[in-house]
Amino acid sequence: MPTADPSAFKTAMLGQKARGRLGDDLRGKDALLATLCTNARAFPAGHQLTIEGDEAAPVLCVIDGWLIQSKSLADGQTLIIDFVLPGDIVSVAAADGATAASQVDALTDVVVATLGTAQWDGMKRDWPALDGLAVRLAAASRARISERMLRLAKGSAPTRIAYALMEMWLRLQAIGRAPAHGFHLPLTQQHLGDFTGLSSVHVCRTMRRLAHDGIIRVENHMDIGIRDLAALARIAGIDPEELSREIAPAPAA
Amino acid sequence: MPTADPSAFKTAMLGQKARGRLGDDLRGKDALLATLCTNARAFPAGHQLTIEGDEAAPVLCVIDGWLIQSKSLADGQTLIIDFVLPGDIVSVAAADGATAASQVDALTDVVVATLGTAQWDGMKRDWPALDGLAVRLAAASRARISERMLRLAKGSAPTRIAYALMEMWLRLQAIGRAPAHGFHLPLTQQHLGDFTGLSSVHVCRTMRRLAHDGIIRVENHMDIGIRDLAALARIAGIDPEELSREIAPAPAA
DNA sequence: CGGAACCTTGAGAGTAATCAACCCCCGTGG
DNA sequence: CCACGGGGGTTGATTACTCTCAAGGTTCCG
Repeated sequence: MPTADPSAFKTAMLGQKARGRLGDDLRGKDALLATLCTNARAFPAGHQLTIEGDEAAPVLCVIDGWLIQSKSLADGQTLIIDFVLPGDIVSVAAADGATAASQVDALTDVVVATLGTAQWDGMKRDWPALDGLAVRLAAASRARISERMLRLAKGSAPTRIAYALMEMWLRLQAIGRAPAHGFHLPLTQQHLGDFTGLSSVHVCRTMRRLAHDGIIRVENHMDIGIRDLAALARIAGIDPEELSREIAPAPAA
Repeated sequence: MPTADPSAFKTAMLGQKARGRLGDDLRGKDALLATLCTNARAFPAGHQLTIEGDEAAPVLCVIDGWLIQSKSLADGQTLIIDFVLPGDIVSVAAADGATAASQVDALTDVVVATLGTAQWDGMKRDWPALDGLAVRLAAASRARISERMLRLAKGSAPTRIAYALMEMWLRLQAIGRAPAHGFHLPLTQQHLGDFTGLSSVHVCRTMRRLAHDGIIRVENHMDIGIRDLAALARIAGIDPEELSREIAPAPAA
């Protein structure tokens, strides 16, 4: 179980070398972090944070670890709507403002700050830049979901897998967590299937083919190496730089 | 081409009989409407309001008519991300805050108020309830997209069609545009296919089967009648009342 | 050593896409 | 008045992609 060490969040949210999502204006950053840490709790991998249709915790700030936002059909078929990474802020409320529109689970051990409406409003008042950040993060999530939905509806299995890999690589890069020669995904092929709308069997086949064709390298359970970025981007149907701008909020200058 | 008559918008946005999305507090409603109408323009069906990747008009308020938000793959395959109905407010900006994450077209003749960032911020300041409304509408859109994405990934053709019909029926009901015995969709089967990720041929087959099974009635190009609501809801995998709460912001009390 | 969780590979089945032809409705213009 | 064309809708035949089922294989851990 992780401790409530905010350094990871600090890096993602506030940036390194005086750059960060909240901008160069350093006033109050430490106080903001302190407020977040006051509300932060650690949860073990697999913990259910919210259940679809239940009363929802309005706002979640991920300080460390990955969350999964998912929805399920009555027969248990599940779709992962989005992954929530360190530095992300999500609101799971549906249109009625009360119930959760999706289920949220801890994929890894996580540290999450849970904020009520009043708290969140107060924080927005104290740190005005926070509102703009939340808006940008929401737009990024929406852009990610739209891109992936397009490929769910109209893309082949290779397109969906290639897109999923590119999306996660770009997001990890944006928060400084993608080493130069590859990246690690804390996922099973079943997760990747629930993310791309494919069966785990077909995920296996498709990734194997991408590896065989020299486009990616796959080692020890989801250490992904990108061997031919141009080919992967072409199969995904994206331009990496453009996609990064649309889906992965970079630390603001 | 429609004129800039705000009455339809007024009904959807402000409600009838002193009820409406902005609540019972009537202060400034007329001024708000006037401001919107100042920025309103009429566009004919088929007009492109924004193109994916272009600089975006930050905020669009639909006063009358339907908009389509869509995305396309390089080979021209298109997915309709969401329909935008009278009374809806959408922001098409991606994470960078500047470019449009999706294309927006006028499905029917429309009247739309186009607001710049400064204007929108000013309006939010003058009518504080507007911000909360925009947040609720965004949550509703997100909930709709999530539900539909789940069915794109894991649902059969009948499930997707039934869900699409239920979604649009509930939305039209929420803005007082669904007559008791059915509703009209200004769509072709091709549109419905782009909305559900099916080919127009398969849309035809699937709707025909639903009609043959006595679940819906289809007349003169998309006049839909619901003959067996329970069956339709079961096929869609939803509970109508619950779904309505999640995806169709009702006029607030 | 056994079990559990996950990955891999093969075979067969089924759903939906594609291709193609035809129909209907409607507006246009000779 | 009718020929024409275009946009949709309908239906059938064929194709192809992905699912499901099934049987190992691997790794890790108690």
